[in-house]
Amino acid sequence: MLDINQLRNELDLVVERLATRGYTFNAAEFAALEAERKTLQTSTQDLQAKRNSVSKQIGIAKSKGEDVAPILAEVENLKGELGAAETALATLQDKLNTLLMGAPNLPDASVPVGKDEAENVEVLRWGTPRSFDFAVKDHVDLGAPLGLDFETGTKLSGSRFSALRGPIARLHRALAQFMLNTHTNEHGYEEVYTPYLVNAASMTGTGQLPKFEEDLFKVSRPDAEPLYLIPTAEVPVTNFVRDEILKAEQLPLKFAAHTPCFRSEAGSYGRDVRGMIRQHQFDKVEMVQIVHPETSFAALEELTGHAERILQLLELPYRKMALCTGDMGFGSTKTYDLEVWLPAQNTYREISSCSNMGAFQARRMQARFKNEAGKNELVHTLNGSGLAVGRTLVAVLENYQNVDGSITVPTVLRSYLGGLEQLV
RNA sequence: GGAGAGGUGGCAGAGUGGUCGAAUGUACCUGACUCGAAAUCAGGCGUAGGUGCAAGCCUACCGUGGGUUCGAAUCCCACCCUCUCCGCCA
Repeated sequence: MLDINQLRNELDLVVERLATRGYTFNAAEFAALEAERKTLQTSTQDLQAKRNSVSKQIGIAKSKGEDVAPILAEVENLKGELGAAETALATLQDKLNTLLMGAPNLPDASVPVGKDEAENVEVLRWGTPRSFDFAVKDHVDLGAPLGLDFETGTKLSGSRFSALRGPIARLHRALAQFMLNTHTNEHGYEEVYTPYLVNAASMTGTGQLPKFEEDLFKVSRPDAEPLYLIPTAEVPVTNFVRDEILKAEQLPLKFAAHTPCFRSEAGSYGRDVRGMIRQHQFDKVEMVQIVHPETSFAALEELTGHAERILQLLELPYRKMALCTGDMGFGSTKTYDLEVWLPAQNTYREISSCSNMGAFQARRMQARFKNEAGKNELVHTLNGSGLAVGRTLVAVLENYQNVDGSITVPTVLRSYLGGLEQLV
């Protein structure tokens, strides 16, 4: 959520910067609602003050045994008038809130301006794509004999689901464990385990609701509020600090979690239909940082580096992209995507996305800390994949394939697989 | 699934229709006393919003949302959550 004070004071600037993301903020509506709010709020509060003082008088009069009928007659109209004012004000504030909740975050000044992914800026390339002296297979063909089973996934659940068996299942588990171990042992993250179903308040806190409900799997319950399957561990982990006031010395908080992620993929019909690039369910190791506002951009560099480290240790070639204003996610001030080399697609594909959300989520969540002046101040939140496990599995299969269809196990994973050097 | 209890300030805990934004204790901050500390004493100490140059004034907030009333922490309804006992269960 944007800072309403900034909207009041620097409306033109906000509008201009949101426009670089391709978002048209309805400034005229906002200004009109704000003006109306001001007068309506003042008049409502005047009426409330009047009611309070008259009611107080009635109480005093009654306690003295005086007749209160004249005073009651005096306030006869007040009740209806006040009720109408309060209703009107609530309606107005709902509208303002809707406007605010629907607006994306302001991009940082360092973010390249552009309208879509074509204008993202490559920051660096790491590693050299291997040259093959045989015809490369894609992960679907490579995985099939090793236990990558789309037919069963489809039978059990439908399209965009897969089942893993034997060596592939084991490699998948090894990848997740390797990532989580690296972040907790070497990068200073606290391992967390979280619910995979969360309430609407949590989804609203991180920004999935109210605007992106169609992207989520919703679980309705007859006698309780609905729950939502998490689309990323960012949701439960970031919400750890919802409605909390942290001590300054607790910051930064660094959490890492391995969870499944569930996405409806509404609107992506026909995209990546083959293979496990785009699934309704996939595993991901996620990093989340809760930091002091002054350090959030440094933290973004650090966190992105942690994700890069996984790719480097796995010796997978990748490139780092600075997303342009038009391609960034809803709540982000700045995002780096890491794209891994996929030989079969002869291209780089997203495997991690690392974002500094600034105060955007913290404001929705009311996640604060006591600052140096003793004031409650919003924290900044960051998150990044470190990494998407399913896509890493794809990358390992394709990059480490041999002419006979076997897969060489990356060195760092061997200890997780009982020393195994090849998947056959 | 059945039965019951309960959600009040950082924490504990009073308050069951009227000068209650809320007693009291505790924690915390400031000052006094002290060589210093402890103890003691005095004062301060919630959040959000409106308005004002400012001092200040005003409004809202006692789990959440509705309702009754001139007036609600207090009464009514719904929901959320926590705890206890029984049953079932990985």
